[in-house]
Amino acid sequence: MPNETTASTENTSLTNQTYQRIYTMIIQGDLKPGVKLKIEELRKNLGTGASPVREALSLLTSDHLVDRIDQRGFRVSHISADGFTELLKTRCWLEERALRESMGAKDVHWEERLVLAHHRLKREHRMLEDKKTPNPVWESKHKEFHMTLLSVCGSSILIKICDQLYDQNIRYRNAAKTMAYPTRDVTAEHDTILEHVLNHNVDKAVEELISHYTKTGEFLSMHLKQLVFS
Amino acid sequence: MPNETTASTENTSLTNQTYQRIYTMIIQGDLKPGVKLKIEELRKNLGTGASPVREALSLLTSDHLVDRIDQRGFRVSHISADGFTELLKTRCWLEERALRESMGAKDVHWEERLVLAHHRLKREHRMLEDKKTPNPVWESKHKEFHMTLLSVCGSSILIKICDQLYDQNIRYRNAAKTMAYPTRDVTAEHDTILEHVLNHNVDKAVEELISHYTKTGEFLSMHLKQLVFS
DNA sequence: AAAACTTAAAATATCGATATTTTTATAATT
DNA sequence: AATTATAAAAATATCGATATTTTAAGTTTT
Repeated sequence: MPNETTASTENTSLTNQTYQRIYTMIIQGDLKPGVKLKIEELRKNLGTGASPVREALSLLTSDHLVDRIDQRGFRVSHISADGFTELLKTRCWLEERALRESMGAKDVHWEERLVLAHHRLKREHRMLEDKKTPNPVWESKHKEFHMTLLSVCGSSILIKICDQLYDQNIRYRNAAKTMAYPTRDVTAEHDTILEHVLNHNVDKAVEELISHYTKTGEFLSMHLKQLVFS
Repeated sequence: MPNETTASTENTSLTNQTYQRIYTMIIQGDLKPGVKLKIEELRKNLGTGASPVREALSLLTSDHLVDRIDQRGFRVSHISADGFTELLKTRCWLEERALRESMGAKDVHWEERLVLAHHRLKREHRMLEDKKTPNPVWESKHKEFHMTLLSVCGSSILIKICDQLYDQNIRYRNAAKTMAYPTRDVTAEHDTILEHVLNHNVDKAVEELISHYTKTGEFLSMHLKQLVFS
């Protein structure tokens, strides 16, 4: 989570806890897109006062997960097939640049971190034992790997943006309720990306990264278009 | 302002009014970087309760103008020479992409809007009669022109990001207290950019845009490095 | 003298109650 | 039947008071 301050839910302000809980609820799709976020309701469900709830919602605005309409309250921000296309496109643009810059920096320590992140990702299984629910640990290692790719681009601003957009993407994945990319061999794609990066083959690396995203994207897009958006 | 909802300060919630007022105060440098934003103090100065103030500050977090530290309140986010360099670099990366995409769209109506925006900018003087204070109308037309350049890039996400980064840049300009770019002929630079765009000369247009930003940037950087940051 | 407690003051975070505004439902008018 | 007006209900926004946490200052201990 972009605004993360502490690891667990201990010892932080109610506002923070509330922020985290609503954040997860939205990302995981427990709170459906477009749904009205009534203060009174949330307040009761989460067992706090109105102030922490309002403030948490205001903060969630930064992550583009919540829309605030003046004097008309908050709602879970909408998603749409078009919105997804735009998100994907934008991510490709930005991550391409970030990757190019990262690779331009040619940092040995970075390469090692990358190998490590890749190794850790590879060790995890995408799905849990039941073969139905996605493995949250894999999710986090996957993000870690991709963010490491961008980590030495030289702009913390850009990194933060990519982080946010990544999370928005997860939201779409969960919304499509499809256990993302079942057929393709995602692992092989990660291998290839890493290989190109370690070989300092910038164009190839970028090409592979983009194609990695685009493939998943097209697959998701298909599923999304079949859904009714509110 | 990215979060702008209504034109003037009428008829909007106190939270909104408070948001706008603090926004301007930070951008204009009335509230210095790093300064602690004490709720009680602001509350008194702005003549409202604590809730609107807190909520406004939470919202300002999105714009990266305010930092929130859990249980330790809010402060005006820091600026630094390095921060500026990073901001400038990031803006160049993102605006380059946006401009390329915009030009790729080859939209006649867009070209007309561009000509208009350019004309309106040209009509304004950069400084007020006193030749000392920057003309706010020029500022707004300048932003308008630059944002129009990016407006048909096909990603409202990217546009919004550039908008935010633009405003952060203004903050630096005001902080440097220097009547930005005094010697150079900025007007000519705008002319050249427009010309290249209308001629569908993508690379030249991008080159000129980047150089336009970089020149201003280097100038500002010099002034910034002489300032003491808190 | 530096580090570790202790305590008072300051500031943040939160609550519960109230004022405002928007929404919804119903009735009146063209 | 569609628009406009009206009133009640619901929800948002805001306030003032209070609980909690952090900061600062002074005091003791090593």
